[in-house]
This record gives sequence, C-alpha cells and structure tokens, in this order.
Amino acid sequence: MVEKQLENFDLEQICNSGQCFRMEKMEENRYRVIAGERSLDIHQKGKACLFFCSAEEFTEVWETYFDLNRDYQVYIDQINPKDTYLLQASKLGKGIRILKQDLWEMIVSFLISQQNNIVRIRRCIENICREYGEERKIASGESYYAFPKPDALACLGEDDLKACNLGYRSKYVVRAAKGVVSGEIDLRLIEKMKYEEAKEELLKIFGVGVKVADCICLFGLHHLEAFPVDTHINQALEKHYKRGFPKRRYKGFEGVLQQYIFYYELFGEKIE
DNA sequence: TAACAGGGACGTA
DNA sequence: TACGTCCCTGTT
Repeated sequence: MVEKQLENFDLEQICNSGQCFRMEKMEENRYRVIAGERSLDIHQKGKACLFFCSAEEFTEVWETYFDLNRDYQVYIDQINPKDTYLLQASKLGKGIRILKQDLWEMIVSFLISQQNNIVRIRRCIENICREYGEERKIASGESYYAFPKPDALACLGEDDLKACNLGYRSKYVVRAAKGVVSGEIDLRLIEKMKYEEAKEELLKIFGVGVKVADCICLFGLHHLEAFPVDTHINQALEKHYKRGFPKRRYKGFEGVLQQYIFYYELFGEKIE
C-alpha cells in the first residue's frame, strides 16, 4: 500500500472528466480503475490518497498513469487574470489530471466515442472487454477483464462487434485491430512521434477524424498541446472566445485547459 | 408513441 | 465545403 498527500488530484473529477472509461466509483471516497492489463483500488479523502499496490508498482505504473510528478498549479497560474471564465473552470476542475493511458486502448475507446454518449461508451467498452479480454483476479476474489489486445479483435468479421453494441463503429475497431496486427499501424513508432506527426498518422486510421485523433494524442500519448474540439467545447468557444481560444498564450498545455473547460461545461454553474 | 440528440466521421457531390 | 447517413439508447 502506498500513502500520498496530493495537490490538484481529485479522483471524482478525473472519473467524470470523460478521458477514462474504465474508472469506477465503488462507494464514497473509493475508486477502482482498470488500465490495460491492470486494476487498482484507491481511497481518497481530501489530499490523502491510499493506493492499494506495492511501492514498486506505484512508481513503475501508477505514478506515470496519474501524471503525479507534474505540477498542474503551474498551468493554472498562467491563466490570464482577466479571463474569468477560464479561471472559474480551472477552479472547479483543478483536481483533473491528464492520464497517461494505453495507446491501443485509447484508439479503440475514442473510435467508439463518436456520436455516442458517455454512459453507452462505458457499456460498449465493458462489453468488448468481457467478451474478448482476459479475465483477471484481484486479491479480494473479485475478477475483472483486461482490455482486449489487437490480435484478439483482428480475427473478427467487421460486423462482429455489433453484438457488443458498437453499431456502425464495429468495423472501425476491427479494421484498426487488423491494421495493428499486420504492422500497417505501428503503435511503437507513433509513440515516439511528436504531436503533429502522431496526429497525422492517427488520421490515416479508418474512423479516426480530427477530434478523435486529438483525444488519442492527449490521453494516449500525453501530448498536452492537443486540444480536442467536440460539440461541448465548440459551444463554449463560440460563447466565451469569439475571437478564438488564445492557444499561443497557453502553448504546450492547451489540452489541460481543454479539460477544465470540458469539465466546467458538464458540471459547472453556467456564467453568462 | 414518436422524435431527438448524444464527446463524429465517411462518402459523395 | 456541405450534407445525408451510419447504430443504438436514454430522454422528452
């Protein structure tokens, strides 16, 4: 078990920020996350966090996953003091972190996310994990399903994932799996690329458009300069940034601010 | 009951 | 660049 006092870290906010579809609130102050092959339970009361794993696993896996060695206050402090909207947003969502998630998992998750709501995205992902992921046990005797690897999905017919409720997105996921297995999509190579290059490469994947590519860059490659624009963000930008969002001012961490805005649009008190 | 929208992207014109 | 279409489900 690892105990930590953490600033700007709030599991409820991270859970609701819509970047991770396999994080679950078990009960008050208790969360469970499944990431790729692993599962972790965490308790949080204010700044006090209890990670139910060994010290080795914490430093090797979860510290990176939750981006704990980064000071997010630095970004918040750079917000233009005149920008009351962004200040409010960052105040509400200051506990959000940009998770460093598995690239393959993010490609599939955000292929599924298009024209879809978060509740159903979660269900779709649970469905394919239960059907095609390997079952794992945790100490308590409970089990969970790891995220299916590309080769587990590459052998399917293009419509087979419709049984998991993916609808027309089924063929996107199956084709992506086939691409990874054949080597046409080289995940290791994409991981080494800079943001622009990685985005360009991701856009070649059938079913990946600009918004989805940016989500994959932000949550799967940890390119903090990626700024995904979905319908919510678009509405916020039209309302509060009629002359465009000041990306130059916030160069290099636009994605962090995007998350504050997204979270605020979903959970914040609207200010006119 | 029926219509609609929900973290878009593709194909066609 | 614009527009119809894709699949499913919770909501109104």
